[in-house]
Amino acid sequence: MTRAGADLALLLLAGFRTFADRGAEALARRGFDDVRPTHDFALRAIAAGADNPSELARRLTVTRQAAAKTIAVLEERRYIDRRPDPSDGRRLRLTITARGDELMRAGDAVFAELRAGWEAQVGSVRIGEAEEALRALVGDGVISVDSPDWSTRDLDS
Amino acid sequence: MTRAGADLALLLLAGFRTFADRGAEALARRGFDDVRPTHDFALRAIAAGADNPSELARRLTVTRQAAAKTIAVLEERRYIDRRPDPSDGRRLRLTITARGDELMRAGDAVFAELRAGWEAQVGSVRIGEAEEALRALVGDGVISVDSPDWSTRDLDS
DNA sequence: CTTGAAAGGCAACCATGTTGTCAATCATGA
DNA sequence: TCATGATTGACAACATGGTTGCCTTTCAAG
Repeated sequence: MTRAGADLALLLLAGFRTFADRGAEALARRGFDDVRPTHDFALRAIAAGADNPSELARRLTVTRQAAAKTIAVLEERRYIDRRPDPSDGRRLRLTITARGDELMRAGDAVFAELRAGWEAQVGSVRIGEAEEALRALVGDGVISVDSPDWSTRDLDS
Repeated sequence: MTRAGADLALLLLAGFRTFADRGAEALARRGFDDVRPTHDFALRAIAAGADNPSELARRLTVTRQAAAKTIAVLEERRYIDRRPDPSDGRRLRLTITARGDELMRAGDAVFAELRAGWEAQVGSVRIGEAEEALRALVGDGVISVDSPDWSTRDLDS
């Protein structure tokens, strides 16, 4: 079983994808068919206080430019607003629109459901343990899908 | 704890990334610093019998063109060879080079080590259970990092 | 043989990152 | 007070790794 390690990695990826895909589908059914994880991560980071492009870039560990592009999309799709910061002429102030809030709430609901479904399948204890093990593995590291081609880094699957 | 579901998804992603990143690093130390998961997935698919571009594309669930690009990289970096199929003038026959074999072996070793490290940390029983739970979640679905922007699909994190 | 399907390849495009550079604004210290 | 440096946001150009559409060659089957 020499591939056990690689299979495990793949399984984690598949698990994420399962969540992501099903979540996307459920959100699309609720009318949010124009968001991707990138956008959502950014939205939540903004909600969490990264209310200007530079700060957002730092939180997502991408360049300011990448953040700016994401922000442009988010604004265009009416999830956030963007306006000058009255107290600092250089800065833009990002705020979440009502639609943005709705998206986040819908996301919460959708993923809670997915988790509940999985718990029903294999037991909540087991999932709690898996979660614990994962936390031990990943440590405190920040998570970000945005990071440059993280999905294409070397992984001997 | 309304974010429990989304956090769980994120945790799976982070787990994969941890494996991928550490694996990449270890492989780079062993001299394989020019491979990414895409390439490796493809290499293994080829090893598993997808020995022509069209078949590879089907296995990876990408377009033939995307597969062709990956193949070009793999060939350029000497992980595979490419030559006409004597029995079918349309077809190219892909074969894995010695270097390709080495990469796969190194990958096996590296990931086995990573898994062992995690097991030492939280116990192999727990990991086995997590694996089982994940398999139940993902079902028999094929796994592929290559699939079109799967990482950017909607995921309310 | 014709005719359709499959293989491979090319060009153009899209999404999402990157780097480099720049102007405007702010903050600090001589 | 004001020069200097740091920070912010933006633009252009580029890299990766996908996509679609279209085309030619080769095969296979009536």
